[in-house]
Parts: sequence; C-alpha cells; structure tokens
Amino acid sequence: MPGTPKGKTTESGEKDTAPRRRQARGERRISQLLSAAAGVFCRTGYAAASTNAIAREAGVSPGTLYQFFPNKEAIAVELGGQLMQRANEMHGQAFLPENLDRPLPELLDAVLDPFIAFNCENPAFWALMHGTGIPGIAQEHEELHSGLLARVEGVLRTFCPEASPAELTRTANMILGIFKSSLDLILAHEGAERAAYVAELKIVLLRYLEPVITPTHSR
Amino acid sequence: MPGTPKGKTTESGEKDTAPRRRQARGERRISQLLSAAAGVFCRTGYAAASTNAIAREAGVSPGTLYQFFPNKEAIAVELGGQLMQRANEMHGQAFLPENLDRPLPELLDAVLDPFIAFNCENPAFWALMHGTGIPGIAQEHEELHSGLLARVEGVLRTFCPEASPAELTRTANMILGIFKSSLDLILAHEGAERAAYVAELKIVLLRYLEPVITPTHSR
Amino acid sequence: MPGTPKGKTTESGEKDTAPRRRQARGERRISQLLSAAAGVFCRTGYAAASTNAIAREAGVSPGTLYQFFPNKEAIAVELGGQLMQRANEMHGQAFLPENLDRPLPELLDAVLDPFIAFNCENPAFWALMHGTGIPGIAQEHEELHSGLLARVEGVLRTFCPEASPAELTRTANMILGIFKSSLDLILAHEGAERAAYVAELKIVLLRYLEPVITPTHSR
Amino acid sequence: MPGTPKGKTTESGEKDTAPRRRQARGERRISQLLSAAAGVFCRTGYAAASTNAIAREAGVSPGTLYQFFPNKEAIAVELGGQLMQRANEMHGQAFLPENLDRPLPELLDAVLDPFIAFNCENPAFWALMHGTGIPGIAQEHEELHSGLLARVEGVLRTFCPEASPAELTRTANMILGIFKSSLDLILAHEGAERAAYVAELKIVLLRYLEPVITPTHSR
DNA sequence: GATGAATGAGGATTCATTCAT
DNA sequence: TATGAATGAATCCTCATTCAT
Repeated sequence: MPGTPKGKTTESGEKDTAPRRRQARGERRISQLLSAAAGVFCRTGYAAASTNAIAREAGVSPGTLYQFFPNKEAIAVELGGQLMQRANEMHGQAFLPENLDRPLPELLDAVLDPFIAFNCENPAFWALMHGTGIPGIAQEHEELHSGLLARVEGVLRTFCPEASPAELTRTANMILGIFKSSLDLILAHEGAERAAYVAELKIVLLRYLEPVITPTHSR
Repeated sequence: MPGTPKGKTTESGEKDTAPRRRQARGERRISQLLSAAAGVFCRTGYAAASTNAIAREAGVSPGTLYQFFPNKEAIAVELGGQLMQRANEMHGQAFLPENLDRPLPELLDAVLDPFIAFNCENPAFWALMHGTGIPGIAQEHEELHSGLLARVEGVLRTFCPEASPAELTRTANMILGIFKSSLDLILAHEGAERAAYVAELKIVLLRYLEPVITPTHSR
Repeated sequence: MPGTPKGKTTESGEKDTAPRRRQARGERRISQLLSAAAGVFCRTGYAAASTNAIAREAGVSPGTLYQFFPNKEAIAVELGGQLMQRANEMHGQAFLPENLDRPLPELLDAVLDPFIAFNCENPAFWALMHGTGIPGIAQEHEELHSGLLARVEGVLRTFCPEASPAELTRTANMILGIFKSSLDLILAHEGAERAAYVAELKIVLLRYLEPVITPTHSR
Repeated sequence: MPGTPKGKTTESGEKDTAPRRRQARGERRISQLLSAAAGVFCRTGYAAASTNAIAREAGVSPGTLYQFFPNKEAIAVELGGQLMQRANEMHGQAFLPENLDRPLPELLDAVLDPFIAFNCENPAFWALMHGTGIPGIAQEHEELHSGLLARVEGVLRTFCPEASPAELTRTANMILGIFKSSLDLILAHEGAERAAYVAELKIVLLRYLEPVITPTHSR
C-alpha cells in the first residue's frame, strides 16, 4: 500500500483512490469484527457467542457483520485461519533446521517460547481449537491441528528415523496434548506462577522426549 | 419437604410407607434424568444440550424434569457430583496407603487403570469437566476438579514432603492436565491403539515423576 | 370419542381423562393455528405471511406455534392437505357415476357448484395453490393439483374413450386452468355479479366440452 | 432536474452535450436495471426478489439502483409499464380495424399469436401480473390490466353492440382469465406440446365467442 | 407427582433503504 | 453519479422455564 504512486492524473487518481479507500474501510471493519469476535469467543466460547454481541463489541450493527461474513461459523473459521497463519509465520523460524542440531532443552525453548507467547497474546486461538463438536468448524480446525501435528511429527522423524509412523503420530499427539493442557494452566496464571508453569511444561516434555531422541542424537 | 406426613389415611403404617415409596420413585426419576443427561451431554456437550432433549431421552416431560432440578446447570452439577463420588468410591482403594510403598510404575498402574476404566465407561464425566467457559458451572466444577487435585497433591506430598505447597499444586495440576489431554486421546481411539495411548500416558508420567519422587523413595 | 366408557375405576379413569383433555386442547390449538394461518395466507399470501403474525392472530405466542408445527412450510402443507381432504370428501359425490349419465349442463352444475361453494367458503385453499415458486410446498401442492387433474381426466376418459392420454391431460389442464382463473373472478365479486361469473364459467366449459363429448353422449 | 445546466464550462456547445450524455447514460442504466429486474422477477417472483440481487444482476451497486428508483415497487411498476407499452406497440396492429372483418378464427390468430409470442419472449410481463396480494403494486398493475381489458372490451363492443357494458366487462374478464391461465400452460411447455396448448386456447376462445359474435357478424 | 401446552426473550440472518466518500 | 459500507427492523426459529390440569 505505501509506495504506490498516486495522483498520476486527476482522472485516474480519482478512479483509483476512492475504491481503495472504501476497500480499506472494509478491511478495517473486518479486522474490527475479527478482534471483537476474538474477545467474545474468549470470554464466552464459540457456541455461546452471539453475532449480535460480536457486532456490538465491534461497534457496528448486526447487518454490517453480515456484509463481511456469511454466518457465525465463517467468522470463527476466518479468525482461526488468520491466527493459524500468523502462528505459522511466527514460528516458521522455530522449526528451522539449525535448531534441530541443538540440544533438546534449547530446541524446546526455541519452539515453545514463541508459541506460548503467541498464545498468551492471542488467547482466542486456543479458545477456537477447543470448539469440539461444532459442526463445520471441527473440519477446518482439524486442518489446523493436523498442520501442527505434521510439524511436530516432522521434527520427531529427524530425531528417531527408525520409529514407525504410528509411533511418531502417537508421540506427536501426546506432545500436543501435553502442550495443550499446559497452555490452559499457563493462560490461567500470571507473572511468576505462569513462568513456573512454562518451566514445568518444558520439564515434562524434556523428560518425556530425552530417552526417545538421545540415542539418535548422541552420535 | 418430601416425607412430610399429610394425613391421607389414619393408619400410621401407611403414613410411613407411602412417602417412602414416593421418595423411592423420585430417586428413580432422578437417576433416569441423570443418566439421560449424561448421554445427551456426551453426545452434544453441555451448552448444546437442551433440557427438553434430556427429558425426552429420560422418557418424561419437561415439567417433570423441573420438579427435580431447578435448572439445567443443577443437572450438570448433580451429575458431576455423583460421578465424582462414584469415582472416589471406585478409586478409594487405588490411593490406599499400601500402594504408596510400591514402585512408581506399579503405583501408576494402580491409580490410573481404574480411573481410565471409569472414564471409558462414564464418558460424561469427562465431557462435564471440559465445560470451560460455561458461566456458573465452571465454579461448581472447580469443586470437582479440586477434589481430584487434593487427592493427587496428597499422594505427592507423601513422596516429596519437602516440596512447597505451591510446587505440589503445580505438579498436581500438570499431572491432571496431562491425564486430561491423554484421556481425550485414549477415548478417541479403540483397541490396541487405545492401549498404546494408555501406555504412552504412563511413560510420560513415569518420566515426569521419577526424578521427583525417586530420591525420597529410594532410601 | 363419544361413547367411550369412562370412569370404570377411579384409577384408570384418572389416567385416561387427563391426557385426553390435554390432547383435546392441543388439537383445538392446531385448529386455531390453522384457521389463523388460513386468514393470514389469504390476506398476505404465503411468502409475506409471518409466523409471528399467524401466532398473534391465533392469540398464542410464537413458541406455541412451533410446538405443533416444525416450521412455516409445515403449516401451509397441513392446511393445504386438510382443505384438500375436505374438498375431496365434499365432492366425492359430485363425481359419482350417476352424474356421468346426465347431460353436460347438469354434470357441470353437479361438479362445479359444490366446488365453487367450497372455495368461496375456504378462500385459503386457493391462496395456497397459487404459491408458485415456494420451495417444498410446490411439491406437496403438485400432489393436490394432480389429484384434481386425475379426477377430471377420469371423467373425460369416460366421455371420450378414444382420446389419447396426452389429449386428455391437455384438456384436463385447460379445464382446470379455466376453472382457476374464473375462480379468481368469482371470488373477486359478490352477489349477482358473482353468480354471473359462475354462469359464465359454465358457458365457457359447456361450449368447450360440448363438441368433445357429444358424439359419445348422443347415443 | 436532469439536464439542468450547471455552467461547468462557458461554451454553450458543451452545456448542451454533457447533460444529454448524462441523460443517455442514465437511461442506459435504467434499461440495465429493468432488464436485470425482469430476470430476477421471473426467476424468483416479485416478493422474493431482493433489490440487492437486481443491482448485482445489473452489475451496479445497490446505491446506484436507488438513484433511479425510489423503491422496489417503483421498479416493478416501471418495468410493467414499459412492457405494457411495448406490448401495446407490438399489438396495435393486431387490433387494427381491418382484422375485425375477418372471421373469428383469423381474428384470434391475429390477436393471440403476437401476444403469445411477446409473452414467451418477455416472461417477466406475466410474472408481474401475477403479483396479486403484493400491497401497493396491485393497484398500479390494475392499471396495466385495465388497459388490456379496455382493448378487449373495445373489440367485443364492435361485435356485439347491443351487449350491456357489464356483460362486455364480464366477457372480457373471462377472456383475459382464460388467456392468462392458458399462458401459464403454454409457458410451462415447449415445442409441439406448447403449440398444442396454443391451439387448445384458440379452440376454447373460439367456441366461447362464436355464439356471441356470429349473429352480428354473419350478416 | 406428572404431563405437555404455553411463554417470551433471544439468536442467527435478511433486506430495503440510506449515507459517507 | 457511483460505490459499497452501514443500518436496523423484521423474520424464522429455539429453548429454558412456568403453568394449568
């Protein structure tokens, strides 16, 4: 958007600027709505969140919400997708190859810290992944979940190439589960206590994974 | 209120019998309703469960339901409490003092196996504990949760008497969290795969707890 | 319902009477709702009729309406079906075999008069058959339409056995169409003018059909 | 209001041209919108047609639509009027005096064929005339209807000068009604079957009108 | 106690219409 | 003029809860 040459001619300038501004307004609204939705989902959960409440929180009328989203589910899906994408971008580096050569504790730090930070800043992300049973979302969120699962499996595979796929999946699921439940605890506390839970999570994973990966790694 | 003699007949024998029968019938109704609720909660989750659906599943009219429970939440609370009690009864033995002297793997088996079995048979128990975010229930279910927490803390305390209460609570929370998320995986699979997840849960807890309790225990 | 022996024993009497009364109330409500719907459909057409308006007209709350009908369409379908049934009952005699031997003018009188009377008394019947384009109703009403069509075709067949099925269908469709549009005119007028339109309808049909059926009939 | 000189440039030539262009553009827009409306009305009926859908079909924004029409009804009215005018132009010749001297079958051909053709090509015309019950439109479309009615009455009057006005109106209404319902059947079929229904319509009208007009005409 | 009808506030969604740009 | 965002009343429908019998 910045850097676009504007005002080339008065005519094209007019034709070009107005729509862009309108579009910009629309996108601002979308963000407003999404963050309002994030707040409401966090506070009340997806099922209990009403579209009217979301619109009210965003400071718009219900009709406006429906100009940008076809239904409540779409809001959750878009929000989840956007958060997922941001999560992926943010942690792409966490899973960088160079991290795989580092000792497990460092690897855990590298991977978990940004992920925890992200979730602390975007608690809606987690609230959405809990939406079990909501028809239509489960599907989309399965996708989010399997994305994470695949990443973790990928890391595990490099450490234990001899493990069967089933084992890998199982271990990855356990890791995700542990992470998930710990995140609940982490989010439920603050300050030093939160930090203590973060440390505890790392201890759990370290002790769980050390025996699994050390053999491969010790050579 | 129930059992109040209303002087229907002059015979004292009936005075006693009729109310008792009524009470018995009432308790049968309550069980009916509670197990219907368990089924519905399991299938649809608490929020999406309608009182009408529960009444229908129990084979009674909505009015009857409200004769025994003041509102939907009360059903969940009662159900949770009752399941919790059954869980307690069933596992009272698991936490028997003699188990505390056994090596950790056996202790884990002794404690986890019946608990897992119970949850496999009563999936509603778990469904209820997930009701995070439901206003009003969280509080009541905190109580269920803290019951479990206290038990686990109690066991831990005997193993690490020198640990601070905060540490104990933290560890107990982690254990419960790990158990909780593993249970999701366990319930989501069947047969050999389910058994594999059970084994994996024990590995995680064993490795997590071994360093914590071994020193104390090894002497 | 009448003639049922009641009050055999006090116990079974109680068990039997209360539900029947309740059921009776429900059926009264259904009739109320259906006639309210008939009125609203007549005045505003199906599409523009709101369920709240129907409930209001019936003097009940919207929720009550939905206790007896799953949705707006079901009301229309039930109403249509019920009217159709009444129409069938009422005109079963019109199509009696003995009428087929009478000269065409009398046949037309025998068939049309009760049908017209019925539609004047139940204008909703007609309003519903106009519901073109309403998804789901079209199907049900097609059935009503084809019922009529079959009857008319049946009569025609006895008069012109040599006609092809396609011709019969075409003629029956024309007759129904003429009847339909004339009914609009009949319902739109009153008193003598209405009678004049009725007469005119018979003239149209008489002249249309005379050449078709006379050959068969003249022997 | 349009065409008002706003004095943009001093040159008188432009003063004249620019408004004309604007006007031309406006009329193009109006046609766009009207034919879009015709399509939508045809597909979904008037009541179910949304102004947004019309605007979308026309490739403009809803705001633009409201720059040319004050509300949805006005679109229907204008469309109906325009179609009516085209119908009038197209069939002005059908009702030419010289046709009145021809035998009835030829007269029917002369009048009906172009009218049927017109309606097959402009199905929206018919869709609009069915909009019975739509508040506010009925009145405006009555006008369209009465236009046709007057024409038919005019023709009839030349054939039966001795008939009372009431009789004429009645007969004209019947004719229109028959035509209307037959048109439904005609539009609902294609090819040979459609032709057969056209023929059938003519038979109905021929037999209905022959006795009415022959006496006058046969001398 | 039991029944099932009754309630009505609330939720998702639509759409004719208006407004700022 | 044109745009498309904004509005908000209205619609269908649900469901926890109450009431008459």
